[in-house]
Amino acid sequence: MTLPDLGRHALEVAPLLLGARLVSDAGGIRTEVRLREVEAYGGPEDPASHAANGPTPRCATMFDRPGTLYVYLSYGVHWLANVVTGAEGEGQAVLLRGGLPVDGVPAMEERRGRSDHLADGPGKLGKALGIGPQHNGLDLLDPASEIRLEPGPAPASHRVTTRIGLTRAVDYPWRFLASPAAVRAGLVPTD
DNA sequence: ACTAAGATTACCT
DNA sequence: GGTAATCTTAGTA
Repeated sequence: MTLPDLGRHALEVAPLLLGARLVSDAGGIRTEVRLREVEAYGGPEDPASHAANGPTPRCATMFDRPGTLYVYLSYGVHWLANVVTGAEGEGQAVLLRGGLPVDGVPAMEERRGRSDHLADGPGKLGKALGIGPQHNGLDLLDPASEIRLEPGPAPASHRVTTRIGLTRAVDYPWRFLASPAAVRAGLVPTD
């Protein structure tokens, strides 16, 4: 039960991140989800990626080293979290689209202003964990970081679909989704 | 300089 | 099912 090698291509890393734990100490409060929905975004070769036209002020972080947190504002409203993958300079990332709340639920309810649908969407996940622009560029693998990625058991199964909300490269099957039950169950040890 | 579109969500009818 | 909220980017002038 270790994290995948984030230096590999986003498409290869994305499904392996399912079940991993995303931990936040934002505001001095610990909150944690286990990832259950992610999408891979490539570098300049992926027409739907922010990196499609090379580094811009917004997506420059995508070209940083693997394991870096890329945070951006979606639709002028929501802060979305991504894990940079691939070699430094390749501009790939995995969008964290949803998680199963496993710790700090009261804080997540407070931030979300409701007690259901706490982190079942990219904007909701960011808000539940208190992720904002101040976290862009931090190292998700550094135990001292306020936002961290930690190993977790892989889901028993997951589905693969096309990515959500795009108008370009709409046919790429680069979205990976596990049911809450599959995440909870985890991989059955196979001695 | 202006405009349209976008890796979304919540609330309305 | 429709739409407002609201910032960045890319395309057009």
